Amino acid sequence: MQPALDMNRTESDAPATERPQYELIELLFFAYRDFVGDPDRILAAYGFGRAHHRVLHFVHRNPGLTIAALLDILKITKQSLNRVLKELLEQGFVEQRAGVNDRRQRLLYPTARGRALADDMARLQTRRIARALEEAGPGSREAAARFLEAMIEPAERPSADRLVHGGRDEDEAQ
Amino acid sequence: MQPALDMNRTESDAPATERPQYELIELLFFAYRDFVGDPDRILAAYGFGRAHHRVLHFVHRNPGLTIAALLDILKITKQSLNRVLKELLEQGFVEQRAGVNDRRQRLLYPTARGRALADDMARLQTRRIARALEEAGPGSREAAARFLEAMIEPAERPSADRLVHGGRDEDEAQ
DNA sequence: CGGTTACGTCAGTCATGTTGACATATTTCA
DNA sequence: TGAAATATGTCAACATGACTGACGTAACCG
Repeated sequence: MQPALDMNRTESDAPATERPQYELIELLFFAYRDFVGDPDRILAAYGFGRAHHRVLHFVHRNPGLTIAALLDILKITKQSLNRVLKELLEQGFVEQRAGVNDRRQRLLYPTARGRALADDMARLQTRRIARALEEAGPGSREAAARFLEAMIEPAERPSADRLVHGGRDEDEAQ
Repeated sequence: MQPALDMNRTESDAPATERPQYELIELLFFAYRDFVGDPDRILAAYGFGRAHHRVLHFVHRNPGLTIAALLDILKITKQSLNRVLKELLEQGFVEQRAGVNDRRQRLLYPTARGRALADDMARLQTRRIARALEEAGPGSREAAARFLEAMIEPAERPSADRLVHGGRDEDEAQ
């Protein structure tokens, strides 16, 4: 059903079968905008930003995470991480303990306060997701997960999967 | 169909119906990170950033857009918009024409150069999406669209829908 | 003991967002 | 017609969260 295909493209060789996916491109933009907008309101009350949220989230989900592992997840520089991490430490949302095998490592753990804040934000985002899944009908959870998983850069999937599916309490709450 | 639920809790006693959706929360984070990472490489060559991409994208998809409409889509201030828009105008990626009915308005149109750049970036993102849909199997496009649509803040859906589904060439390329 | 590793930190820069105030052209309405 | 409202542009100051580059310190490892 595709006639003449596009000429002057610079990127290798897109066949005409790849009509622009404007719908999904834009839906991703709007959905993500509102998805991250939820926690912003809570964060503002603490003088925190999205960077703090991301750090706290992954520390919460992976207690004992090292600095190096966190840098690899967030794909930012240690200087960037350090600024927000320092604030989370000073204000008692995260704490460090020396590594057991390797005492150079600073293992990161959420405090009770940190867990409470992380839970609050996860709850907000969970509400939005739960409403969306209900609205999108049965099977939408698995379908959405399959699609999003496949959107991740293949080289990054092993480490992403380890985090996403290898977290604690995979099938029991607390 | 919900049994008695949440009264006044702020934390730590979510009903079992709302177990944290960590999987989708994290998949959204990783998928979006890589999704917006694609155009970054192209943009860097022009000295542009993601802000330029967003402006160019929506102007490309909605030629004749006004400043006010663009501000409403992006949800940023006119000062923020102006900085990147000025660069896109100066470097000939976008052009302005006075409104026909209302000559105060500056209608925004992509130039040939602007269309080429927007197409390049859309093509990259389309590739990632197309691969993901293939991998996620039949029906995944519709399922993903339903889910993402439902993730958008309800109050924003009318305007988002108008953009997403009301754009030009809804079923013919060029 | 010397080299490497894990992490911290100082200093400067850039991109992108914000608020507030004010200017200019045009339209609308009493 | 003249005053108010609207659409846009712009100046200035500031916050956040990225970046690079350089250097310091403690701990591990061979």
